[in-house]
Amino acid sequence: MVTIGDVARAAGVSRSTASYALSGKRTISMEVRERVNDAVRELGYTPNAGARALATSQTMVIGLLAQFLEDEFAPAMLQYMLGVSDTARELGYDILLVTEADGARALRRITDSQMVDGVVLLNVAQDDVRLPILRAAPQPGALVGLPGDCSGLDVFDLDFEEAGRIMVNHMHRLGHRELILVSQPEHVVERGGAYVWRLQDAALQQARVRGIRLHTAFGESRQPAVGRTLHALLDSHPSATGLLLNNEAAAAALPTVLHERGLTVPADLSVIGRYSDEFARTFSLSFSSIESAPDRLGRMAVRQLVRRIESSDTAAEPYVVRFISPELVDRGSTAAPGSRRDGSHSRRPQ
Amino acid sequence: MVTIGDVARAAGVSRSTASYALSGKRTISMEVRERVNDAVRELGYTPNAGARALATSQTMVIGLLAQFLEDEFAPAMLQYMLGVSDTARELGYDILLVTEADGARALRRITDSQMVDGVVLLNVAQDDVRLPILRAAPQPGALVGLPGDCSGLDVFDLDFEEAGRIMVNHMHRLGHRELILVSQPEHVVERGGAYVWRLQDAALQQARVRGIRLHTAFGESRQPAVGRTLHALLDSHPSATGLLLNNEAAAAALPTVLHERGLTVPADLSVIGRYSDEFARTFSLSFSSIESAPDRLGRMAVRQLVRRIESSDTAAEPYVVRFISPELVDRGSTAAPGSRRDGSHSRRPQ
DNA sequence: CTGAAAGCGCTTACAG
DNA sequence: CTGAAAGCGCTTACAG
Repeated sequence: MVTIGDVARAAGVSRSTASYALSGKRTISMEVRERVNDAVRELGYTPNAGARALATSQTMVIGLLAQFLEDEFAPAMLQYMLGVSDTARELGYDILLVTEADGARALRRITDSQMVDGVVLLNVAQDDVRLPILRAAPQPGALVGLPGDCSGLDVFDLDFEEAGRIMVNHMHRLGHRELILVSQPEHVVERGGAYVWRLQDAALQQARVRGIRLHTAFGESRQPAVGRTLHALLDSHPSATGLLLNNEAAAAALPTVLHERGLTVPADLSVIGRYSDEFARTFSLSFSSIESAPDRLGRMAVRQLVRRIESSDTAAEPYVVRFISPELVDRGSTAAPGSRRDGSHSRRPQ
Repeated sequence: MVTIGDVARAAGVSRSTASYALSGKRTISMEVRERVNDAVRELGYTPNAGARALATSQTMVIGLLAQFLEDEFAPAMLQYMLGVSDTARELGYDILLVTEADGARALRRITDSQMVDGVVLLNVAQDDVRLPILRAAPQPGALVGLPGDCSGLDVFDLDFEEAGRIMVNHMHRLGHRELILVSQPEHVVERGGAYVWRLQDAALQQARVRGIRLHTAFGESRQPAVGRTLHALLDSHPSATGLLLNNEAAAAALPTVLHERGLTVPADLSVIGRYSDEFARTFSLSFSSIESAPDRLGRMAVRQLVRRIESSDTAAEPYVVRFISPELVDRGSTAAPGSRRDGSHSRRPQ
């Protein structure tokens, strides 16, 4: 491999001059700079990342901790990852992707060994075991997802409470008075997925305010289980006229369930989901939904992280907790409650 | 940060002895080893990755080049990524994730700067611009996807030709004589997505052998376009009794299309897709499919890559091109052609 | 405006 | 069985 020594020799200057010519950190005569640049081009020189990291204590790499848990919907995670990855690259950073099941151990490994200048944590739980490790690390961290304790960290999340209220209000405005909310699997709640209860609690509260009956349930993350749950819920609450989904797998399974029951949206049932537009297009979901804006969240997290990495007086700036305001994307899946939920169209096998 | 010098001082030995005690690369007295290990534990020592990389010329990092192109189905990529990531970690490697649009430039950057010990390329095209760069790089590379020229690289892919034959043969055995094959968008072909024509050509060939009429078409990668294409194809070929899908987006869109047409699978139409079981469960697809085995392919690529990274005489072992034999996962979506394709069930809105 | 030298934190021949 | 020293390829005060 060609080193900066080779470049210096070819340009007839010292290694320090070659280095300065490339970094621009001190004034270099035009002529020398030209010679150095020529040498770089001819020899095909690229600085060795390890050596540079050792000398500067900067790796220009950001750690991305993603978790792919059995009971969550993997593709939703991808959107956040791409938001983080693309933004990092724009800002000059590469991404070290960590998908280990034991996120705490992995986090310790990459921070202790100084492989990264900072870390983005996805899918943060209420009482996330990775947080104490992140706080103790010398590198800054940014979270996507709201934990119970935000101290010492920058946090970004969708305003799930507002999302719950918007769902209920929208349905109320159309005249619905009985709704079903399908959340993520109960395991997600047990693991501390705060966004589940943040949306649900706010929706229940708002339903009370509006005088709406709101039935809540946890849905599975896979077929055929989640499909059966949807059937059971529709069976149990025949007078419900609207369905709210805070569960991507349920949204993906719903078209088939509707088909099996012979139901049409929104004539027979109004539906609002909570997922990204990208997700809707990819999975052919034509339900209106609260935009979860994973790309924006990933982008915001990286921007703030890089700001903190590059700010001289670390931890001088106050930490931020920032919520994205949810927006309802109308895909025409809601309407005034119809009169067609009489079961006559039902073609569900036994 | 605590360095090996701190450990050595605490243990009362030289830095080299501390290093050897940790690496086990020469015999160390029990007593000294104990003292060193105690010091490591007390001080919380972890080697600095950059320094180690500089000294050993090994980063213990593998580059993963994924492409998320507008006209391809992003979630399918995720499965390959996880197969690669999990296997790499098992073998002691971390993953540098590269998602840049300009894959060639990115590849050059991470190999030239020696950020990685080797590279896995996903979504390899017939005449992939990244390959010349990879061949010129000092690090070895493994491909998932078959290019036109495999020289100097280890290549892994599904046997798409056999997949095409299996689809046709399976339908033929059930009595089908007219089929439709929906491939990826034409853009994918133009970009050199060889798997598209490998499957299609083999299917056409086999259809000829079996005396089957096979209509082929390219499908879009998004709704609502791909749904419209499916409708149009079913309209144009009313006597076709089976549908073959080499297009994940089409598979995801099909349940809604079937619903709109009032068709039941397999009574009205037999369907075989080509995607992973993981994909089927995640997206609630109950069509039989050729397992695309992304996790296995990712795993094989990393295993071979690591073998090559760690083999002393690089390029001494011959390069391999290995195909996974496709297997049909029966989810009950095929049957003998029925008599219900008479249009009487059609409920498609004009 | 430029050069010689020290140092980042490791590993590993070279000596003993 | 252990230590002193060189070296990996950079960057950056320190001198001039």
